[in-house]
Amino acid sequence: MNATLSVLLMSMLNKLPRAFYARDTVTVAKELLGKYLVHGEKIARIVEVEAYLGAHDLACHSAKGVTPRTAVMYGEPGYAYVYLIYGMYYCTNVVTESAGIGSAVLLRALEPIAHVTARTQGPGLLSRAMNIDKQLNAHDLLSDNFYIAAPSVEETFTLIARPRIGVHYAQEWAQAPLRFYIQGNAFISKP
DNA sequence: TGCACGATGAAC
DNA sequence: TTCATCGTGCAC
Repeated sequence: MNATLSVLLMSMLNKLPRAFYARDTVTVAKELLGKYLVHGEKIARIVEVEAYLGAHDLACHSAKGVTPRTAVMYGEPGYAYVYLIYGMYYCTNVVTESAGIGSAVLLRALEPIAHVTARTQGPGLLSRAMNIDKQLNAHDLLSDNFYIAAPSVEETFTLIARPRIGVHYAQEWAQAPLRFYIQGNAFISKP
């Protein structure tokens, strides 16, 4: 993709306002599907997410209360929560609702749109492909170089809800259908 | 100060 | 099923 085309594509994106994130986490999670994640010149479509509801959700990091790590989740909506998992991958989340709740949406899979060549199926791979690491933790998603936007024309799709991945330790919360993805999309992390 | 354990991904 | 690899949270 050449530079002119990139500029044209970027001009067709409408950056999501703070109010988009300052709502019920499940609503935000579902509505993030089909939106475009932009970091520098890299652009990719969000096709799979998971909702983490806050302190009462045992699968959520914020269930441990306010710690140096979870402080971002307990802050204002529309900021990125990026953390290292298994010592080698970063996971990218967006903070939702209002300060004090501790809720966020984990990005689990993306469909490459522009300047993204590495694999994007799974939270660790997509973070690597989009050049997202701990430097971007607590970064404002209403900034100029790192944000989420709505395309001028959104494709329609069927939304699927399933239990979240890798949260077996969370007792009854492990079964809650809080993973959402676009049915039939080729970039979903797990069938 | 030490240690068990991941919101993963890849190899076997 | 096992392993790479390290920050976090909590026990001591």
